[in-house]
Amino acid sequence: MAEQVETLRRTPLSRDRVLHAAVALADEAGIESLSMRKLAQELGVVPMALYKHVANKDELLDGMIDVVVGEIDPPVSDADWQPVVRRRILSAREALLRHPWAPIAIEARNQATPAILGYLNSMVGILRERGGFSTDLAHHVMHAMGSRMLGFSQELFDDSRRAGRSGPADPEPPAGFPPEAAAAFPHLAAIAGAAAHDDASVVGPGCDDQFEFEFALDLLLDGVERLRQQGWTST
Amino acid sequence: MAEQVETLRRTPLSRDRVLHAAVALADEAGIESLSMRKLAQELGVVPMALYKHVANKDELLDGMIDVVVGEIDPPVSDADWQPVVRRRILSAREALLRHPWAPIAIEARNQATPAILGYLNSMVGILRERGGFSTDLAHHVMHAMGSRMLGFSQELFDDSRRAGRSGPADPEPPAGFPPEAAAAFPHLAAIAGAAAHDDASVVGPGCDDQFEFEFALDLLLDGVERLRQQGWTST
DNA sequence: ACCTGAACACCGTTCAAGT
DNA sequence: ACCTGAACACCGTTCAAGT
Repeated sequence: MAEQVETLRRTPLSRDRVLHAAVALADEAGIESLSMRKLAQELGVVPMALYKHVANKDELLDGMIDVVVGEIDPPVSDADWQPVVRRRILSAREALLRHPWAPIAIEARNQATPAILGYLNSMVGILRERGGFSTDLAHHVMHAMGSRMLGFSQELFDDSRRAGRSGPADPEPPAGFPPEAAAAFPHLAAIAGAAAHDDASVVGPGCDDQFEFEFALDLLLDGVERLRQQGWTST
Repeated sequence: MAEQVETLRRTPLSRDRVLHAAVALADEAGIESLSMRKLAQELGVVPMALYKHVANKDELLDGMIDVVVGEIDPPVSDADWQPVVRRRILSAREALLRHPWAPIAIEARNQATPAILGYLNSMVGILRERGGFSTDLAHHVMHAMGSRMLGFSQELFDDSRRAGRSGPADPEPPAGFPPEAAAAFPHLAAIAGAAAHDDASVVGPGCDDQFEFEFALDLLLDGVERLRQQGWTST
């Protein structure tokens, strides 16, 4: 009877429930504190129960990545390739911003999950069909865009990723560019000061991340469009 | 007496020796199998002895990163900013290729080490002094180049990082683009086939990484030069 | 004062014993 | 057949006991 209460109290485990609980845990506690044991505890389950739904921790991470990739909007329809690619990449960026652990997880996993392959495949399709790119140019463009295709902002240092959004990550104030560092790195101090925003550090919070992302994205997209128009080929 | 032999047999520990041993261990065994305990064993020392030279594992990683950054050549002298930046970034890339774990380590650390700040500072200096960039443009360019400034190839998937260069990483052949995946991802299969090289996968070994890196780098540098010439400003 | 063994609080995962 | 507790082989780091 107590058994029956138990089974009724929580919906039964499923791969989906495991994956989404893991994503939620990583979102709020940071990826470095996601462990099989803590995840199991979160789900009110014994650690080994997870292994019925994921083969191991790496497969759990793959599944989590696919959950995030699944949040990217499908391409909008438009005559030109450029706005389609642009908007989809910005949608990918939004998904990644919701899950700050995802970029390092994806890069560290270093394995194409089916969801990522599907996303990239669809992006190549847009280049080819909407933009008339040669396979040759499309290939190099995919390399050149790299992980930016997935919305990575590629910032070298980014506090947003350090811990959960709600967690007490930094007791210290964001700090900006400390005076003693300004003396040692005058050029960095200068461009930090040039930023339109107050406590901007070189790369990181304080700068308008969205502006910087779109600046870099458009620099690439415009360069690519120029190559496309002049019929660039590597051979 | 046996004591004396012991002390003579190995040079005494130092921060430098610890750091270089850690880099060597990560190079050949992969960063994921670098542990304080294994590193100590490698140095013929009890684990706790390491803590005399590094505060903890994070500080060890910072030190390792600085070793790698220290391998980047100083800037060459040239009239134009573009070849100076280009050559230095390619030198950074060479350093990172020698230490495949470094990119993820740097991104995961998410903390600017002094060596990295110094490198970035010097790159801004080149833009400002050799190229006459405004602080405003230099700032956005640093964001746009992002980790590519440090020679990251930013490939989404890259076998070279998976394990040590000499280690028995992949018993399986590199595989290229498997037939069943080709059916599911036709566009990826198409561009893989378009690559001038045999078993090219979308992104990864088989492609000419050096070509792809320089293609992307020049796309960015040319775009930046165009902005510079037209006196671009964000305000 | 310095060094270090044992211990602590964790991991991911195996495996055999329970139902 | 399924589930799961205990165990194994690891971690990074603290701490107290040794010299």
